[in-house]
Amino acid sequence: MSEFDPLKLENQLCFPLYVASKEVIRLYHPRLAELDLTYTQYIALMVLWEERSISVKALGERLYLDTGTLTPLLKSMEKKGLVTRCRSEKDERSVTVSLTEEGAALREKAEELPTKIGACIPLPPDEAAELYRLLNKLIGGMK
Amino acid sequence: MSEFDPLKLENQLCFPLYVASKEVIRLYHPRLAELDLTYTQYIALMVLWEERSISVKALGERLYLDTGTLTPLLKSMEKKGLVTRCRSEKDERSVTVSLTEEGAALREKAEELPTKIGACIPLPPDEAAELYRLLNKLIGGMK
DNA sequence: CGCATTTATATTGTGTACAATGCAATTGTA
DNA sequence: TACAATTGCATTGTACACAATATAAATGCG
Repeated sequence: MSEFDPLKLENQLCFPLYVASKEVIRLYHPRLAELDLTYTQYIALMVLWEERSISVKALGERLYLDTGTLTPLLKSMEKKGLVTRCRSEKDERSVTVSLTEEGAALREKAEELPTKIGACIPLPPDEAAELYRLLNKLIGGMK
Repeated sequence: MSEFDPLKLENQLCFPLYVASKEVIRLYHPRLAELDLTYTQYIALMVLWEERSISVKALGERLYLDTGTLTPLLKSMEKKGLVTRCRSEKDERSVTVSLTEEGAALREKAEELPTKIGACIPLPPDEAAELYRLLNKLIGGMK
């Protein structure tokens, strides 16, 4: 009776991936809004909190985003005083993005965020870890 | 030495979810372009291939998309001749989206797509199934 | 050195995404 | 039946996301 139909929404991996990603990001939205941040700005800041300073190219590789997304994003973050952008002296083609005091200070306010989000994720630690492992295997293998 | 830092990109579930979703959708892109479809149009069509006809509201619930996304999407699909949109007679507020002949015919061309994409997913069937299960548990539990 | 190629970023155009708002149709209720 | 509240869709505004293209700087090579 019920033959497997690969064209059903429910039978494709892409759709739950797409929905889960959007829904989890939606969880972040209200809390990030309190910090006047968007999700994309938040993940860019996470890299900068680690690196302090990074080229646009390296940031794009880290975040899987291209310059069409990053350039306006970083300009708006610069306007808010979170980062500075300046041409590298060594290579004039390259732009280095650096964290400002204000951008660095935001880290403390964001500190509690992962815990609060984690509490909304309806998966026990072992399943969350397994999900994490599978996603990274997926990402790593597609390149 | 290496204390667990919840604010590292690598330590948050949201990021691999976000990346995996985008990367998998990127796989679809060239093949969907051959059919003159975007990814969002494709998932809308998948619902319509099943239902033939559905209200905007129900479609939005099925796809986790709101009217701000669906209205322009459906209008452009209407312009391409894939669907029709008309006010319900029972409830004038409601708009019913229906598949045209042309929209229905596209199904055959899309038939091979899931298989081709599946071949690019670097997960064995059991792990893909487990990923699928975890994603749906995540989605179902967040509501 | 001279110049084709590559590299890093910026710009433009198209297509989502969704919050907020508006509005007309419908429903619930006194 | 009035009429307040709700519902379903459309519109507006903001922010991605990325392909395609442009441009200037750097590199490689005969």
